[in-house]
Amino acid sequence: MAIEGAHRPGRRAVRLRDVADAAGVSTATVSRALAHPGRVQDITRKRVQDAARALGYTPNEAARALRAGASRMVLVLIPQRCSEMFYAGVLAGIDAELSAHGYTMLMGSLEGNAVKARRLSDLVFGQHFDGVITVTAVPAIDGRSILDAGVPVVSVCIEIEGSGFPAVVVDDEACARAQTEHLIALGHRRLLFVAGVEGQYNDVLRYRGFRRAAEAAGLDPADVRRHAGDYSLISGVAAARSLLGMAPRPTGVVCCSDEMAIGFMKTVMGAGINCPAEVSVVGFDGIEFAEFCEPALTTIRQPRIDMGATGARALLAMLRGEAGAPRRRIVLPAGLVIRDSTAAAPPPQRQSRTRRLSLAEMG
Amino acid sequence: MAIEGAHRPGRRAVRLRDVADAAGVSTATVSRALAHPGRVQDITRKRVQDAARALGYTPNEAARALRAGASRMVLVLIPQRCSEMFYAGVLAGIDAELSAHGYTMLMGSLEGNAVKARRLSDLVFGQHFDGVITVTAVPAIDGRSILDAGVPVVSVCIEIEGSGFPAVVVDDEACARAQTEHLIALGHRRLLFVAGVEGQYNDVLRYRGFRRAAEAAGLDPADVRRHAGDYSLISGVAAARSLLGMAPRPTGVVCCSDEMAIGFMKTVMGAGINCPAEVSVVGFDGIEFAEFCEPALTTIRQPRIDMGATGARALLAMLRGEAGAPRRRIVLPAGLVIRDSTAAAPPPQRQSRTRRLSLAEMG
DNA sequence: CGATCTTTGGTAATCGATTGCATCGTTGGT
DNA sequence: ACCAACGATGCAATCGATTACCAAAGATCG
Repeated sequence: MAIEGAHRPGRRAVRLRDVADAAGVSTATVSRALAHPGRVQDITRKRVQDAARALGYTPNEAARALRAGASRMVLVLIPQRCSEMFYAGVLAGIDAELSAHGYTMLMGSLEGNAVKARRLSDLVFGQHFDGVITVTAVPAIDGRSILDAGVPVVSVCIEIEGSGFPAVVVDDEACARAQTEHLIALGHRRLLFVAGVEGQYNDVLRYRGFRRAAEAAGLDPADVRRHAGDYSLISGVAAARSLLGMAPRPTGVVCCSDEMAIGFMKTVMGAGINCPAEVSVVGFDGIEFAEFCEPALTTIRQPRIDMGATGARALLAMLRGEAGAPRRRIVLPAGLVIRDSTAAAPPPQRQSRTRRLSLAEMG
Repeated sequence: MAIEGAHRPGRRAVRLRDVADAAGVSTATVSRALAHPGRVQDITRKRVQDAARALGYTPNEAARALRAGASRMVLVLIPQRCSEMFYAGVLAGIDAELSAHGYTMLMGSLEGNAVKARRLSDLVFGQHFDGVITVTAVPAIDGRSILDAGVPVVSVCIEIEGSGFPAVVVDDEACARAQTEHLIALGHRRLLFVAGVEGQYNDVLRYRGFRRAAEAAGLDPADVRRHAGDYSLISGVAAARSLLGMAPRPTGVVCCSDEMAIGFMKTVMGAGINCPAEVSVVGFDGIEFAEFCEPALTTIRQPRIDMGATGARALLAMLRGEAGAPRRRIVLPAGLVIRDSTAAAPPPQRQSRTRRLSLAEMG
């Protein structure tokens, strides 16, 4: 009623009944002719198909989902700032795999405002989706978590501790170690870690990798700093401002996202500090822009499409009710891509002179 | 608890019937107690609510949508490369407005592969969504267009000619004119237009604005070129390669997206040509990265959030069946943001010397 | 105290597609 | 010629929530 009134008053959607009447058969026959072509006579099938086409019939999805007890739709939870373009590849991987198996991917975000999060949560609890793939943290809404909706869930790029659902990730600790060791190999001895969202499991693992690499190289703990971030460009800017105030200043910077690294570099260079001559910066993710910023960013390239596709496959296995619990954790390989934002550490004396100069500029 | 909530094939969802039994009332009473609290006695309502909470009841969405003839869900059609981070703001605007009115925004893409496009199209024709907002072109699927699904549609950032549905846009022609006039004012007399998707209405309008500004300034038609693009970083790279081969080389470049402009600048600078000293570049969109590339990009800033919100409001008006057809075209203001990628045109002699030099380098 | 109104809640129809079972007609076997 | 078996199709139940309609109980008034 709402629909008709709203858009085209008077025009009613074509129902199975209408096709049946037009073809002179029962609704059962129409349904079978369209869904199981082998179960009706050739001539009847043709008649039905013609009628359906002539009337422009498409089965009502709500009725279908109700009857079938399944919607063939999968919800992908994304962060609101889907600008974090890191996800584009992941989503493409998920989408390709799901649609190859008859499922439709729809995306939504729990972030932004409470009412909307509530609605989306109700959709999941209301069995509107056959499964959920999340690429962000999943907060509890109104005291209950989507994880408990009785619907299969897979997390990609992120790990939800204790959820019991499979996760598709890279070895975050090893990646952070690789970032750090790369800087150490270039001679850097004062390091700054620009963190992701505090407390998230990825962040914990990466920071651990960073610390371990620093310890293994015997760096002075006082020269190994950490700055809180949130993956965004703007938090990279904030991290850079904080670096400018440090003395002695770190020369190697490990970032938890490319966006932060890019925001960091631009800010630092705007303050007259050259990258990579005076500060080396390593990113994380491998987004397209990492090749197009100045200097081109050394980073960890995550297998984004593959992560998405693998996550989708895990979900499909659960949807098929496949025997045996899916693996709890699937780790895919990631690699360091060396570009122009990292170089040999400046010699100690030159570094300290530079620092004094720029402090003078700022004062 | 999380484990118990985890996907269990044997577990059946809680139905209205179950709550009714637990509370010792009929299903009608439960439905009323939850949806119209004023229609049942306080004591009954409390009993029902307690039972519902205890059992963890959430209404089945398919049943609800079937009965109500509406789903309170809106589909937003996005390009597959949602990495085109331009859209993040638009989507946020749409989402905020829709959820403030009880609707849920779900995103999907028709691009990628045919099967999936078909499925999504069937969802729309199957009345699964109460409305559609598109921020991309809407191709016909299997010979029929979503525009004909009998569901209200609004397009944002793009115009679908002859669809009869409202569109929320900026004045593309005027924006392109502003980009071009800015370059001309800086003394540029040889221009290159890096186009968006060929044939799309936006592209037609912008190209027209570019041409008109060039003509009005009396530029030699031979010095006004066009290069086909598709808004992506990589097509900016291609445009730059093409510029490198032109003689005499254009000194002012008008791009239809920031991504193309950024890909363009990086490539040109990699070939030893300085921006803005030798080539000035203007982008379009105003994405965050435009401030963080090198040099910071002069661009047209579109009111992204506002465009999304306005589009959502137009759709909501249609959904409410508001009297009077919604406006066909809503134009929002956009403005030129001048940063560091544009500067005065190089003097003719210097330019030609530079050109010879770099041609020599390349040979 | 009976009549009428109001409150409350139950009964059953409804939304549209799917499918188990029943029915009807046909064919083939003996 | 008769019965079994089969193929094609229709009938009606079903999925779960909502709500029009109705019945019963209580409230109010003359």
